[in-house]
Amino acid sequence: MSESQIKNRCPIDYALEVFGDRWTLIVLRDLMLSGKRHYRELMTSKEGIATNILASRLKKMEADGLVIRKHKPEDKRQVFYELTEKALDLVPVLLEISRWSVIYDKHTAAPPELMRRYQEEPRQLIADLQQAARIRQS
Amino acid sequence: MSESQIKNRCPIDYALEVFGDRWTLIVLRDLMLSGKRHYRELMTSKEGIATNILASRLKKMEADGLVIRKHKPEDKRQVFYELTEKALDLVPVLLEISRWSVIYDKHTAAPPELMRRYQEEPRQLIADLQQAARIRQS
DNA sequence: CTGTTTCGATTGCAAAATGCAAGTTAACAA
DNA sequence: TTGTTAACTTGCATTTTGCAATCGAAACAG
Repeated sequence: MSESQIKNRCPIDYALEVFGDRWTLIVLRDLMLSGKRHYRELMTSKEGIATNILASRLKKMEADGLVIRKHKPEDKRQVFYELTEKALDLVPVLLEISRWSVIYDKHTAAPPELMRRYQEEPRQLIADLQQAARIRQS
Repeated sequence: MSESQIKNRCPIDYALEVFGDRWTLIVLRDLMLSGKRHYRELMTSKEGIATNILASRLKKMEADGLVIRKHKPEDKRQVFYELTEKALDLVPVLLEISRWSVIYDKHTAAPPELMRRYQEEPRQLIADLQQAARIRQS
């Protein structure tokens, strides 16, 4: 009885709980579009995330099913974060947000070729970016 | 010299500064998709925004060019918030986020007809939602 | 006019989240 | 064994949030 639930949550609200903070989308961007996989790489983003915040976000992202934390077999100190399909399916969200920012902020820019492709063949671009991310981590 | 700037900001970073918090997207959702226009209406959202937070967010949204604050001529106490084109152009972002949430959270639901139309004719749906919002506030 | 209500907030304060610097632990490298 | 690296954790000051109460102006009721 208490296990069954009706679907009554707003989609925007759920998304905000998962990535509606200052840092989660930055980390996802770096993992998905910049090819970063290690903690130390994620630390170097231009925005300057604090180390404790990065750690807490990675934990939450793992709990939310966005990343899987794995050890490198050849060096057990090293950890890498693998993206789930749930995370990879946020590529369209990142691209749509980017399209908007590039239009409305004069100080913002993205790789022109990326934006051109997004306009001309969005589905193919999305698939390519997702596939590139999948290959990187296998 | 100090006035000219190169375009070197990441699009995700700009977007996060504008709506990367717990409440701005909720307010935008209510203004764009639920047809709310008044402070008292925005107070009634299911998520329960605090009155001081709503006030501060509306101020920031005005500063960021998302809304325009106007008085009702026939009742000068009343204020309504008009969406700018910059805000209306976030409709695709809201829809893309909703698509994602509905897929990955079992407790989340959106009007099925909306999601069906988003899949079958996304551009037309976006245009319709934006036009509906424009008409409402004129 | 003169209370009373409505609307859109603001204020004060406790609690939570964030940011910064320093410290910790295990694994590998020499 | 000694030092170094990677991935965090801890302590603490600052900032942001959330909650309840209050406010001022405009409208409304008698």
